[in-house]
Amino acid sequence: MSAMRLLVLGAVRQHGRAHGYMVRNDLEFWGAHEWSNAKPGSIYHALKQMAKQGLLFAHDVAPSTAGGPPRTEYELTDKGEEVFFALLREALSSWNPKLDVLSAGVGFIVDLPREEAIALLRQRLKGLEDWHDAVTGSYVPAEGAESIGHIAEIMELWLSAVDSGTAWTRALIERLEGGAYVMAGEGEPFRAVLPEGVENPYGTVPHPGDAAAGGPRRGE
Amino acid sequence: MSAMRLLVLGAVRQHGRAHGYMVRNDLEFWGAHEWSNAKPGSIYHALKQMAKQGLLFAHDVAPSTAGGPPRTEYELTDKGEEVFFALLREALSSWNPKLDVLSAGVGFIVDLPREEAIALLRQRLKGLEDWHDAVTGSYVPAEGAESIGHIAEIMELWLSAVDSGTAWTRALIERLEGGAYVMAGEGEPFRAVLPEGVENPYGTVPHPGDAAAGGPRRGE
DNA sequence: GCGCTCCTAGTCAAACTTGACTACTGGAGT
DNA sequence: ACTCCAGTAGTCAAGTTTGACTAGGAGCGC
Repeated sequence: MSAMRLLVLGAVRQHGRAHGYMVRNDLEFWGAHEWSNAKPGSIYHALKQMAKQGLLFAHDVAPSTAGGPPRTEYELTDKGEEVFFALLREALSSWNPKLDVLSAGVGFIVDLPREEAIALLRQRLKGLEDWHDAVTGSYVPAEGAESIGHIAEIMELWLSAVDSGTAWTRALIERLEGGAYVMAGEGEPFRAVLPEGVENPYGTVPHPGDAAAGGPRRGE
Repeated sequence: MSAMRLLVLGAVRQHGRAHGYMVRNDLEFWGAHEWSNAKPGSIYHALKQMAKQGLLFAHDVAPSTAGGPPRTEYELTDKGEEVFFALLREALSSWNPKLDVLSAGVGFIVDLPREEAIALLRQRLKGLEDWHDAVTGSYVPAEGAESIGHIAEIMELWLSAVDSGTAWTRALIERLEGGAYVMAGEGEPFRAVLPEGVENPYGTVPHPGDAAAGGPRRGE
């Protein structure tokens, strides 16, 4: 699963009805363009594709009020709602260390009831621990560690990533158990959307090394 | 950058001359099909694409000795060699937390002289630390942490991933400084390829949760 | 009142990725 | 002798991602 569908479905869902540019702005507000492949082309493609598949209903709308080409507004269908929750549950419970998917899941975690969110994270925890044990218990080949040489460093890397994921997951479970955040069914939901007229704090966060040699090449 | 080009160039380079199926087997031996998108389609596509771009030279070869369709053998050109090292250096020095790219870089780290490998990892370390400082120093918006609510958990997630990456990088630098592994120019290089007739230990590692609900869906 | 730049909103071709499929061989079983 | 299976080697269509491009309106300096 790529994170795109979850991100786009969730963003449209927050507004009830939204056009592509709005989705794009929301995702940028969350910093999603930093940690996922949420670029214009991908967003518009996902919208069209999901409309074709019946997850979104497309309203053809008159030319925008603020310049630019006419825009299309989208709304989740029942099927879209279903798929959104299926993707969300998988993003949170899977022990797959793909951070973009997990991040997207966290972004919408408050759309689930508290108990369910905690249960999904526990499932994730279990998967991470099992994976860790399986790898530490079997990754040294019969011929001895020398037979894989520096390839063992790759295993170390993934083990450390999994351990860090485990710690983070435990901490989040604790915070949720401690009553943090307003979850589904607990009153006025928190909507992480950019209020009108306020500047996006994440659009302007400095990114050290961005243009430097050896810096990250996001989107490559 | 996706990891594919680096992986494929490196795999072909290890053999001097290799056909697609051999590359595919090598990558599977390293477990690359687990932590990257090294699937048959992608591998053959990368080979053809890089041949078209002059990074690889394609020898059209007679039907294989062991059944199956005729195969094409590839060999790095000078330009391919150049690109390989450029990709390798970037994979190791970039602080971009994409683990597949980094893993690929580690897989070929012994193709660099020891001093250079250490220098690249130090560069990576610097990037990770700068990013960490920039984010902790500026991610709380002016309106207070409540204004972003649970979105802050995403930042926590990335910070913890970066911290874990920092620790792993430090440890690897230390091991290299301590003389671990045979690096370029230090004698008989270690070639991580599957010897004839030996069974692949990684092809058969058990993957807990693979088919279970909430398990990872590799390749999605 | 003209050119300039920024913002809005989106399109497009080229490249990449995915999963399923083809086709051929050698050997095991019967 | 015949069928079935595993291994070899690769192709292909459909879907996704990328980065560059289009195009209209608003505000602003001069």
